[in-house]
Amino acid sequence: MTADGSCKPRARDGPVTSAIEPQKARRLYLLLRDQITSGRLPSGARLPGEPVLAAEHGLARVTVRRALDLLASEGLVRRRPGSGTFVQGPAGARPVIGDLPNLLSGLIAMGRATGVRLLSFEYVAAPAIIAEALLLEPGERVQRSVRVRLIDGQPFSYLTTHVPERVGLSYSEADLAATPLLSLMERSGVTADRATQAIGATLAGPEVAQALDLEVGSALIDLTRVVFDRSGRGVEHLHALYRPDRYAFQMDLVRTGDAGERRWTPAVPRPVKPESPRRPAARRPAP
Amino acid sequence: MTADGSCKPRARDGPVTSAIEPQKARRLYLLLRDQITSGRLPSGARLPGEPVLAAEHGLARVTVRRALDLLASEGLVRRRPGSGTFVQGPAGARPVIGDLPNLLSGLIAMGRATGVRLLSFEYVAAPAIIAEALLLEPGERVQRSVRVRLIDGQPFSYLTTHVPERVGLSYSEADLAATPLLSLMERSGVTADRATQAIGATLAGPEVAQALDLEVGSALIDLTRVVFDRSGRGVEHLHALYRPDRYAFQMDLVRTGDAGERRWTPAVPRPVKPESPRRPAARRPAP
DNA sequence: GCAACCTGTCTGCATAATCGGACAGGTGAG
DNA sequence: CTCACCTGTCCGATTATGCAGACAGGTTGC
Repeated sequence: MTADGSCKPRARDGPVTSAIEPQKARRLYLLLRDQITSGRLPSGARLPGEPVLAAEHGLARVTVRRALDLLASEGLVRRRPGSGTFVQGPAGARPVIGDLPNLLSGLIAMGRATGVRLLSFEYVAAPAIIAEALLLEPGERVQRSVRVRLIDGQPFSYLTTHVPERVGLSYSEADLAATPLLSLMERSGVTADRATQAIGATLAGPEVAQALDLEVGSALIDLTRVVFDRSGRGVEHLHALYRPDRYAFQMDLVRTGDAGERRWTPAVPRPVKPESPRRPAARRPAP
Repeated sequence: MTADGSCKPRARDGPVTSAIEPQKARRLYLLLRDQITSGRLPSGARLPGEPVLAAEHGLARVTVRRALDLLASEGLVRRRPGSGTFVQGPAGARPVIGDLPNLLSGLIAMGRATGVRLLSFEYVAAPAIIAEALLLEPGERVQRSVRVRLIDGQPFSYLTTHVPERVGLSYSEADLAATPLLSLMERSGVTADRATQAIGATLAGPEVAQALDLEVGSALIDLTRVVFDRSGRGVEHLHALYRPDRYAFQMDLVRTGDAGERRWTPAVPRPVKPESPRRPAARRPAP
């Protein structure tokens, strides 16, 4: 049928732009999961009944159930028929605390078992962004490596590093799989002197999601760090993605300056001392 | 006809746990958007033709189109019939740079127009997490406010603050809508002395998404800061969510210490000087 | 001008997600 | 015990999403 042409009048001017909403079940699932892993829904809490959740979010109960089912299958929630659904808590999994490139030594000092998986290792022409950040000639060759860092056997960060060829040639693929990059560079005479880093957030794409053992679309901390040597030449470009449930940036700040012009300055990062395993998101400052 | 009962045998034992994949169109959209905003697909680049993308990702061309349509409607991409689809670049929208609670003064110094929308203001019994962080008695009353911060008229952060009643009473709702919280507290004799903050990442829930003018499920920077006064009493609990495309945490690090035990320490944050408007993600360190 | 390649648009069709409602059975408080 | 409330489960109807293929028309390079 589809008569002549006037069928389906549709919005003519507006580009429709239907925005592609994520499925409702998934949406609720991610939302709840996030509230649980972030501690907003504390362990042991009983969350609203399915009919209530359905009403609040404008969903059918079946849909709410799908979200809860997923949470339950991951152990984040426990359902007791007739009683309710209770937060099981990520519990023993408060994020590891890191702040600066000192992180690794800190972790090792704490006696945590860290590991690295080297996913790729190659020399390529520097992509435009990398070249610009490291102050290289466009097209200059760089060593590109992708690693996944593990703690206690679980992946928590996905690292992509670019290093100028001259620096990268001083160590081997095997070295990289075993030793922190900065140590390797130091060992071969390159001295890291200054660095710039920016922290943001992104969503997990397929590769990263698989490597970090999570779902596409999960939230990730996004860190870009550029390291320079004494003479101002770029020696490392790091792009790191962290699972926020296993890693967080933590820093203490102190108010300094005289009455008129006071400002916050970062407290000298204290050597990370082994502390009680589970910790609330915010800690007390050093007394 | 859904015969008798043997139709659709389904997995009987396994709890199915079908994982609820996000729709493919959205998935591709997120992927591409991320590559664009992160600079991996540089502005001006021509991305693969629709048939190619479809093949690579195992999708129908129509599906690929939906993803590209969305990108186009957001101005991230420009489509030229017969020629191809080109990255338009987030271009004029590199994130504002912030690092510490000094941010605001920095922004003002840069002459950017900032604004605040006060979404809610009330006194409530302190939620467990807040009480614990601020070292309050459980159930003590706190002032809870939700604000959205704007820059150049566009929302970039969603702030939820909890302040002990005794502190909060020293200023009014109107004050809060006009003046930074720390200034208010300072003005009434409370001196912020130390703070602890942790940075992570989360997904945007419905309320936040609406307030920040983005889609549910977008990635957000998640900052929790607890401020203490001189005597160690908690005076403010801040939970901030930032749009990563409009805001990023940026810091410079310097290698200090003698040969044996070197570590990274944050460089004193330089007064933010007005710089050329658009900036690559990583900056050169101070010479 | 021609061929190759691209986006724009349409049409049906298959499948998965969601909805609304109904019923069974467990739990907990009065 | 009884009632209110909760989860577990099933159903049919509706809608969104994705698929395959085809055609129109602009762009580019030879």
